[in-house]
Amino acid sequence: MKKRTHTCGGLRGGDAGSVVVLNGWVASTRDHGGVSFIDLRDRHGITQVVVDSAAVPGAVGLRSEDVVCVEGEVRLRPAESRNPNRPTGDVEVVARGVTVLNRSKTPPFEITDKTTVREDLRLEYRYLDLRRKALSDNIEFRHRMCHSIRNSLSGHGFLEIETPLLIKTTPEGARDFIVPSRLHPGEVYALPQSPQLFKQVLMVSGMDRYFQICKCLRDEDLRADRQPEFTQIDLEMSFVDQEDVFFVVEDMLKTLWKDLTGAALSAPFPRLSYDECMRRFGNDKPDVRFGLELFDIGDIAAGCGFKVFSDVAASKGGSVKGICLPDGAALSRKEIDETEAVAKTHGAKGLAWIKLTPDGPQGPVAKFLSPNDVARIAERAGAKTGDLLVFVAAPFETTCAALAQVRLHFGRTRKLIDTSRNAFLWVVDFPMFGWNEDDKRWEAKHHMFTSTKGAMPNLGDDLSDVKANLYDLVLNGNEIASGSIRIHRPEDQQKVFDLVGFSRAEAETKFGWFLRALDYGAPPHGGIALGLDRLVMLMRGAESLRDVIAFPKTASGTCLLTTSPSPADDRQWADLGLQLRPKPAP
RNA sequence: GGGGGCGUAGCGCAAUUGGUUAGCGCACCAGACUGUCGAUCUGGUGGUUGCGGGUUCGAGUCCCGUCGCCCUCGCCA
Repeated sequence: MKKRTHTCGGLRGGDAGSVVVLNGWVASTRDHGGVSFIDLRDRHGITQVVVDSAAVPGAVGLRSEDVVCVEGEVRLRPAESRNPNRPTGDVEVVARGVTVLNRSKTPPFEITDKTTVREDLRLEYRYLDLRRKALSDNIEFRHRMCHSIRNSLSGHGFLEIETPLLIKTTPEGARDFIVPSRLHPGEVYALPQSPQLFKQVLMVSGMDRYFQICKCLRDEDLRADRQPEFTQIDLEMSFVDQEDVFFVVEDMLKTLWKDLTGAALSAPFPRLSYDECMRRFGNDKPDVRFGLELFDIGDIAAGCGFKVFSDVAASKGGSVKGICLPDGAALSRKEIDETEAVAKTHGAKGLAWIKLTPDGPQGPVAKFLSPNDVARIAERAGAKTGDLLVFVAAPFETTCAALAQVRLHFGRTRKLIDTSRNAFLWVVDFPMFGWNEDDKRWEAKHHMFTSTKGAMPNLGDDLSDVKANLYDLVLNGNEIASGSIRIHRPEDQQKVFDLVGFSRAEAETKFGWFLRALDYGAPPHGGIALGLDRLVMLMRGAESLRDVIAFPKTASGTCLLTTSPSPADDRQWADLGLQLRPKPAP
């Protein structure tokens, strides 16, 4: 094999006259009898090779995806046959010799930029799919992101430190992937949901600033934006407060955008409290590239003649909120029904609506409301004639969730979103605790190692107003990072365990090793983790995580390339001291 | 665990109310052609309609079950 002197994307007009060697895959052939053309492809591009069929017999019978070596002279193409759609379109390589390095079977699908092939087939033949430029460009982009991130964090004094994959299983949070131990039958390792405790221990070790681009694994159901194994940019810093973490992340992202897109991000990013997010947008990861903010009409609803509103307004925890869609009175009944379906999917029993027409308010709800109530609602909504008002009356969380989705639905379908913007937003002052209705107890909303703002509450207190030093970074309505300032004093950590009903005995069994570390001079510390896959997806405008991961899993957690998971054989079970339970009878 | 969508040739799709031998484009095979670049032209091969069962004189089409893929709710500290 002659080694390549250039890639298939590298030759330009200035190379005319030089003799080169190219190695690559046959993308296509066009045989004209006496002369034929070969498009030779590698990751870098496509270069046209011209073959005089009589003089260069090696090129006869080449088929798509054959791997070949071409030696020849670079020549400027005749002016009328240049291809302006390709960077290499001004030149061609006149073949002197063509060697087949390896033949290819006819591939199950064509390797083209615009693919319409079923995704499961592409996943089964992922190595062929990855030859497509759209996909290989994503993978290259991801590499350059990691490079930029490493440079940036290294410049801020961070050390990249690996943490173990086989770790101790942790209670709460996502379901752990479990790895049975052969040397200790009946005992298991867990795969990390994140390196959380290890990075905190690294702070106790005095490592000062740690980061890692690491795999995290969670045994939960998948989505287009959720894989069972995913990658985080994980970092932790000592002797810092929230602002120090924000500064590092903002600077890292500014560098990232500059390196990869050339765009200048403006920082610091805006900050919004969790409470304000919920009030104005209905969720804690708002897309702030458009308006349509929620308004509250609980007071008006309480005294109105519409029982659905007044009953909810009078109930404990009930909330009546609305959104005003400018010029929405023109919406068809079908469009409104589709909007209601969105609200129902997210828990609302229905979607009340009023069209403000020149002939007065219209809609099934309008007749239950007095003209005065409608006027007060319209004023609060900032609505004018021609607008559409929609309302949800439900428990606060449901109202927020449903209207947040309705807002997004309107944003997308009415094309209200300025997609040229990068709307970063820090969401701060999250609640520390949430009430778990199933288990009838308080639990940590993020994790139990997050510090609270102000003094620790006492056992038996209402914990719903306790705020945490907990923050998320949101980009265009997507949560891309989450972190906190941690607890560093063992007595505070014990207090949190007590508050969430985590017994001393259990705390000792599960976290004793970590609590002991806090006993030996743990510095104040905090950190954050960014979802790398989601960040790549957003920066590339990809629709699925699968388009930015080389070897992704399907929605049911399988790998179609390798056909995993697959049954373990008897010997493997025996080594582990395990046996399968019989399937329960149907 | 729930809801929705899809599954027909290697790939992408079509097939009227349940009715003739399941078609079309690309790919593939053979041939022609010295300037193509989604080459073109001529001819050709290729089907367990995901799988199993049922209804029917007759099923790609209707019914039941099952498998796979995609989206989604729950879930994901």
